[in-house]
Amino acid sequence: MNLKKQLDTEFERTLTALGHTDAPAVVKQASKAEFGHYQVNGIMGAAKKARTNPRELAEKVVEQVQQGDLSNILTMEIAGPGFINLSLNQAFLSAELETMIGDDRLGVATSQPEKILIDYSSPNLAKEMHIGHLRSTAIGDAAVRLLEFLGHDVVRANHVGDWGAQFGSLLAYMDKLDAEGAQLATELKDLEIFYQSASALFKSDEAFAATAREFVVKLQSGDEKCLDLWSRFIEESIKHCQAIYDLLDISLTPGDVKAESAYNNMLEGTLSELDEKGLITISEGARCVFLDEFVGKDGDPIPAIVQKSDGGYPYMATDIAAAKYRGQDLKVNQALYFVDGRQALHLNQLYAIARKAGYITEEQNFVHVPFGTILNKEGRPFKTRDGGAVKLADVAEEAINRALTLIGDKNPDLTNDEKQNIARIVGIGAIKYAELSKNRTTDYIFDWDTMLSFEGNTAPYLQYAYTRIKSIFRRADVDPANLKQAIMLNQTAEVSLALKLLQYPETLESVTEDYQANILCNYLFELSQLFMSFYESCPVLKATDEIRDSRLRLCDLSARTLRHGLGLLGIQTVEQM
RNA sequence: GCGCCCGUAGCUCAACUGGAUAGAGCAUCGGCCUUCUAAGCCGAGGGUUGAAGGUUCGAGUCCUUCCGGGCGCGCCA
Repeated sequence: MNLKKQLDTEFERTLTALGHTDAPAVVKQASKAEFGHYQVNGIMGAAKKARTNPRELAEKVVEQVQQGDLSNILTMEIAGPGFINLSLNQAFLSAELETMIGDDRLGVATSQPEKILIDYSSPNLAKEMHIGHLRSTAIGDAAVRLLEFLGHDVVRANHVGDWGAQFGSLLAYMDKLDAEGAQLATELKDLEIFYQSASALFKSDEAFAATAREFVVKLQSGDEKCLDLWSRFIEESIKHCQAIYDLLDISLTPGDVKAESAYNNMLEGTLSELDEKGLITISEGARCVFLDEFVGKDGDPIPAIVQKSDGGYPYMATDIAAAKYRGQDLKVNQALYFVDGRQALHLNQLYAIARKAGYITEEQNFVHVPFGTILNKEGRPFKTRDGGAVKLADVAEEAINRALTLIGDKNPDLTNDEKQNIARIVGIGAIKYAELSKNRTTDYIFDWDTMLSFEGNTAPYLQYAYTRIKSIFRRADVDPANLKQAIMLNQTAEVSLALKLLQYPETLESVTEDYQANILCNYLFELSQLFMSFYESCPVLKATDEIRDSRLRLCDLSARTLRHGLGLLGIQTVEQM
């Protein structure tokens, strides 16, 4: 049950009935506790349109609503220039909680199912995954989990970079090591070092550089030995990525990888089709697509190069082929690209070309979901070349170690296995939450200590709230399913907690509008804060039977909601910490 | 030069897309562990929302100009 939507619908209907068509009711959660639970903001706008007095209109609306179904669950109060403040009464809240408790989906309805492809993570296999990959990976995975929960058919698309000039030196280096009798499997253990060694050799050794360039040509022309080396490298690199995904609880599997090279055999055919449709122009020896929407200064058209003058295919060609595959073969309803905001022009060109070519229909929604660039503490861009890269694996390891130390202090009685498991879940939760909770499209600053913090608005805070509840149930030794006591909301802490719990469905709906995971993070943090206040001010086990059971049920629903919400974020909970 | 994104407390970020006195966390200061886990709770200080205009009942949010930052603009991905 989506409370906000229900109220909004009712007030919108009332406005319409009073002759105010096309006037949104704009029901929102109250901005302050003193205003009640919800507020209607749309009266002023409607009055303005109709040139009437807003407070008089508010009175009419209130009068009308009082005659309807909501009158016995709602207290209304007109305030300020024409707000209507709404408070839900406790019997209603308590009944709604009952419904929510009885629902495995916690009151969240399923959506009209669509086939939605999510392009995310998509690391370049020539490098080890670094901190910069966390955004796309964590946010994309949260979107995947949310959309699947809502009932959609989600296609995870890990569009890894496994092709192109950068592999020349890697293959040449592999070949060199192989010739020298080194164990390639061992050498590939640390990909970052491997890449750096190859890159260093490329810069310092002319002969090696020449060989590397030859390897690029050989690779593209399908040289067998070269392809063999290449596939060994790719296989190893994907294994590294998968290990990171598993460690981070990312739901991607090897089966979700569809690499750039998978589109190689589509490239020429796709470009021919573009040519047949008159979209291709040869400019300075390169095949380009010029579109009217993309012009620079003085109306100069900005090209999208789909084939370089040397015959090579840039990633635009691959991306067009992939868009065609996604649009025509997979027939997706939506494709969401969780990609760095700097690629905005590229992706907009891509979508425009794919539409012009008929690869994407009007009904198919291809969207760039952008995010900002990582900056260092000085606000300068994070450079990956000059040793500034922070490996994702290192961040994870550090987080787990810090969590382990802390658990040793706080809870020394746990077994080693328990500590290890908890440390992983808490540590990983902390770094994922750090990304997810500031899901802005702006650039953001990577700070090791902020990311690894376990205090305040962090995943461990939410996980801790969960363990406190679990601890109560261990002591009470009751099965929440057996509790039948109607929920009583006598303390303000109980009412606030109850209302927040009931707002879970509308929170998920607003996350879906723009895939902003931070909205869910904020909700879960506020829920935890309200629970913590409740925990401090409303004793559970010491209360008399009725109140005790009522509070136990509030506790249980809080735990379920926290666990569920964290689950959608890809963050696990633990029983103790 | 053209285009996109952005500027909110000392720091990191919110503000549900035009609503009421701009909120959290960290840091600082003061309280709270013989009572369900103190990774916690309660309280205090901290703001000309980069600047100036404009639109209107009402602007952090919309429009204009300026200042400052990041990024993108023909053969890297």
